[in-house]
Amino acid sequence: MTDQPSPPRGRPRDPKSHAAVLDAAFTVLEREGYAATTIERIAAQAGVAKQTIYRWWKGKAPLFMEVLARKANQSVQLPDTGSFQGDLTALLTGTFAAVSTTLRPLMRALAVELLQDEEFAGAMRDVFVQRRRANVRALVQQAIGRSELPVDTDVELVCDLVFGIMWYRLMFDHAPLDKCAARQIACAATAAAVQNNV
Amino acid sequence: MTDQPSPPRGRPRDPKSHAAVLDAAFTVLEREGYAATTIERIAAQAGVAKQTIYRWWKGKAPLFMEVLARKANQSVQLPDTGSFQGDLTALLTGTFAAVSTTLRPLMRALAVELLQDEEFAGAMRDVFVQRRRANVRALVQQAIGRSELPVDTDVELVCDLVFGIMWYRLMFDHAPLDKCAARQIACAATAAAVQNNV
Amino acid sequence: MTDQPSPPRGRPRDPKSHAAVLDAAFTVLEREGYAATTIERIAAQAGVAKQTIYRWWKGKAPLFMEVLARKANQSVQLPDTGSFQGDLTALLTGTFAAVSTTLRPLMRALAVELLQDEEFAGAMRDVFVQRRRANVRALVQQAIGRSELPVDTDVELVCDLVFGIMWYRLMFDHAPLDKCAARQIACAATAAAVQNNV
Amino acid sequence: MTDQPSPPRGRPRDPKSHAAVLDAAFTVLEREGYAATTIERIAAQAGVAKQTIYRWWKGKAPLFMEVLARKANQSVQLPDTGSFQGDLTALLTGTFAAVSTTLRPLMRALAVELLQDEEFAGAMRDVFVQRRRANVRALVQQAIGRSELPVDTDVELVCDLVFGIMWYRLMFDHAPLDKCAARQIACAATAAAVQNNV
DNA sequence: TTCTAAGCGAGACGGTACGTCCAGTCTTCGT
DNA sequence: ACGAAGACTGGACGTACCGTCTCGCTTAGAA
Repeated sequence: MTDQPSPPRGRPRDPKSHAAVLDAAFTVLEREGYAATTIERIAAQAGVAKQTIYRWWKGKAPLFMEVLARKANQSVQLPDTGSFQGDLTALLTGTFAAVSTTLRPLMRALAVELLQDEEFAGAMRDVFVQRRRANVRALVQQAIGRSELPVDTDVELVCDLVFGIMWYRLMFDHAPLDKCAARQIACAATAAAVQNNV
Repeated sequence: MTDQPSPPRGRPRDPKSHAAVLDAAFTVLEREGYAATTIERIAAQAGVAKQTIYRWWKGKAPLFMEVLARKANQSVQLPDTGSFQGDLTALLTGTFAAVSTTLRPLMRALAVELLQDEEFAGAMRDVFVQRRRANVRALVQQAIGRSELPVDTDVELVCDLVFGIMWYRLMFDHAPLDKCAARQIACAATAAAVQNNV
Repeated sequence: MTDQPSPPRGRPRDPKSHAAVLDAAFTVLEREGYAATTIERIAAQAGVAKQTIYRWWKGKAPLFMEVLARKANQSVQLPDTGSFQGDLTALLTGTFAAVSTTLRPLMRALAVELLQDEEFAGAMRDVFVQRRRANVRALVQQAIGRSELPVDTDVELVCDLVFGIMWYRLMFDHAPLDKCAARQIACAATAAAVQNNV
Repeated sequence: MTDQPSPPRGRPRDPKSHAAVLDAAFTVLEREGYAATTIERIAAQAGVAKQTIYRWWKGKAPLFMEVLARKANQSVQLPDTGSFQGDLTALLTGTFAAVSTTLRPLMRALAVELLQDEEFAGAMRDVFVQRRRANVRALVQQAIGRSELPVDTDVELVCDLVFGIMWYRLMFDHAPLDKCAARQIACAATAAAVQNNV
């Protein structure tokens, strides 16, 4: 029994408007900051009616979630340098490069939303956070396979360690997220993973 | 020559209003969530005119900063268990207890603000963040004194590791900040600190 | 080439809101007096958002100007009793009847505004004042046509005399604007018009 | 037995403040218009506390009433040119000179108040309006004494005619209040007074 | 072709909160 | 007791967005 999602009747969604809204959202966010990023401004910037935004997104949060998806969809191919620390350094270098430039305003914006809306926090967690954590988990499994890390390594703690620092620096801006940071954090994570006699 | 800050003229600030606003801010935040916490509602709850709030605070951000100061001013006395890991576990246990209960809504609220306002982010960093980091720094110094940790331990990284995870869990709520978490994080931090051959 | 005032786009103005605001303005004015007649109260009384008032009127002054236009739009048909004094008495009797009852609060309200705003005073002068003066001017021309008044009668002075007294009594309330007043003023105006050897 | 109005105790009223307020009121009124003439601005301009104004006056209305009293207190000495029309022309010339220059903003300001407050309207009527009308009444009596006008001349109507036009022109500014106007109005008033066969 | 359904730009609508201003009152210190 | 300073409650201001609701006009597949 196929689940027919009803035959598409009426005028189909205009892909130009769709794209224009996503672009406008990002543009306004970058130019004016999130506090000034209202639906009205996005609509104006996109040359689109407000209703067209509300028709397709419930609010700013899901809209920016899609913007982030657009910008961050390039599937990361996992590195394999031979050592866990090397792999992690490579992964984080790439991640941090994106996160500290293009994605930075987006992630901060989404953080604002998820801090105020439990439901949206759940959605974000299930989509973006898990995706990134999965990469690290994979590296850990790889290292366990190589017997580089103990089988009972606390994977979640390693993930928390890595992404905790990342978000912390994204929020407070007190230290950079550059290549050097990637190396240091990978080192710390490795040490923590190895010595995981909880 | 003492710096006389001008003799106090006019009617002095009413301490009752002052306290009522701080209490009301916290009450409304807890009861209705930060999204619904408007200046108007706080004023109504406090039985105070809006102007009285605007006279003393520039907006919600500085107001809640003072609320947090009130709630978090109890000076933590540093533990001395004999080992760095023990000390850190003790410190974090106390910190997490506060942060995951009373302070939780406050810290999330302030995060919302600092993510949208660079200037306020700076203020928060200089006051609260530094205060908490100072505690950890002190423990690290203690441990270095005991030759438990190398003299060139990367103190800042240790701090980032600890508070990164704390904020990360505060934001996404994907794991608790309980006694067990304190122990695990202390363990990871110790491992990272010892093995700090950057 | 007709002057196309642009095709109407977007949702058209809601005539119900329009009427509700005008009615509410009048109601509140009558019930609470002009000092208490705020835009907010009018909006509340009309069951309308404040913005809907500000969208269509610049402030209380133009709003009440339209209210007055509504109430006073019945075109007066000029009397023709055979004598100037009779005509004027008839005209003033009708005018005073309206002005001392329904229109009274409106005219006082508009006076408040025009006394504080030169620009609005100009608008009022060009619309309402001129309309009323035109009636008297027409009567004077009629009388000149009948050789009842000299050709060089100072029409403007006659208008000033008549409406001067009307406004003066509207302001200070020291004497009525009834049928008797109409007769007396018509008599005085006639005497002044005849004897106009400046 | 002297009527001691209670022995003056405490610090007596500061005449400098008193004068400063009156001056400031007039200054602000002239410089910024009545709409912008708030008690706060007057107090600031006078270098006086708001309370000092509220202690001595109930509001703007009575305050400006006193300002007007200051400016208009020069007792007019009634002219006696031999004819009613001449006398009236002389009186009005002087009155109009003051009313169309210095007193203009004050009278418009007071008109705003009395239009919104019946009680204050009464006060104004009993003081200023009556004072001015008394002058005209005296001229009429003089003329009756000279048998220039009938004994049953409608004095009140003559007053209304004269001051009606004056206020009307003050409000709408459609015609000047100059010497010429005085002459014309005196002429019209005389004609109306003579022909007063009501 | 005509009909029907939905998308779309435009913009009015009822609301809510903003941050400011002023009204009047109250409280403190100094004269 | 008066006066200057200025904090206080209260309430209206005019503006900005929210999210919803008509409008007239496409733009498609179905009849």
